[in-house]
Amino acid sequence: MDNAAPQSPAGLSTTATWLLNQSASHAARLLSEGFAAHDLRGYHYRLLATLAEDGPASQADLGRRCGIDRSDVVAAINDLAGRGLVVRAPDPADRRRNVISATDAGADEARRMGATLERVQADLLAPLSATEREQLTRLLTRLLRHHSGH
Amino acid sequence: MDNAAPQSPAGLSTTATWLLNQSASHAARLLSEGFAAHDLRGYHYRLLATLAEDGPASQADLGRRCGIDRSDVVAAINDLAGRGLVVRAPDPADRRRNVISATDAGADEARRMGATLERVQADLLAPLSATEREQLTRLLTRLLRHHSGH
DNA sequence: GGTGTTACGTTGGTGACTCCAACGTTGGCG
DNA sequence: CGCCAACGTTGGAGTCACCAACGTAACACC
Repeated sequence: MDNAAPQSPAGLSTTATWLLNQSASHAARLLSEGFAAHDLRGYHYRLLATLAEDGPASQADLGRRCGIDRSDVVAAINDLAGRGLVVRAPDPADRRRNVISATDAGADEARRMGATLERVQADLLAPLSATEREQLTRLLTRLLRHHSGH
Repeated sequence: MDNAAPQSPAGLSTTATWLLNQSASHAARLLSEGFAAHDLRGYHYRLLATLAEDGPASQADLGRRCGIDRSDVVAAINDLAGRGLVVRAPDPADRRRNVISATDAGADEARRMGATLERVQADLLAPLSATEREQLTRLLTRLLRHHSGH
């Protein structure tokens, strides 16, 4: 018959780490599905959005701002550049660096993906009231702030 | 100099999906480091804890309860069985099934890993008060409950 | 009582995300 | 000049999650 509730790992279901993991996993799945329509992934959006909002930056800087490893930035920027969403140019002031800039098409795509993100977000947070959403973001922000200032 | 704050993806830093992802990522990293001392991973703990708390079960049942794919359960149970933490026996009542049971050593390991989990959890939730922790788990539980009964 | 459907365990593979080690190049500093 | 740090790049690893397919076994239905 294969009944039984799908999710309920005994005593785990009350632990914050489990809940965080499951929630994030669910969010990531929704987001991944949403981004798939753009034929891009999470890394691409983070980079594109950062470029569109904060302007051109070096790859190392992008990695730092997006929380992506330098080596992973290379591949993602390769993808984006291959689609003309981004331009890679050597920095005349520092020949070690590449200056990455979003093209107009890149900025457009960033906007479209941003809209997708908001749709997913609304779906994800549907069961929570506005106050609760604010509560959640506040708690998580505190959590992260504490652990990044280690 | 390579200065600049490590984490702050522009407008992303206020989105729930980003915060969830980062928090969970951080939690997973802490947990992974903690479990590494046992030379086991998250899958192993989920299975072992479920077995220790709920008693023997078939692999498919375990997968369902732990949110792990059947095919991934196979490998994890192989690992656990190889260490004598778990026993795999054919179910006489249904020859399709294997009945998985935790050995005494397995139950011990589950307890030890549980202790590790609690340590990590305390570390993770350090910046939050007891009330806030309860708030967080409540919000996340609501979130998950809503999306699993979809 | 045969037939089709379903569940089971297993194998093998894919993809996203995160991280690490190493190399050659370039810039900055003492 | 010599040393060290940062840069981009390559290559690899590991965890988690998911999917497709197979053969076997149980079950439901006619």
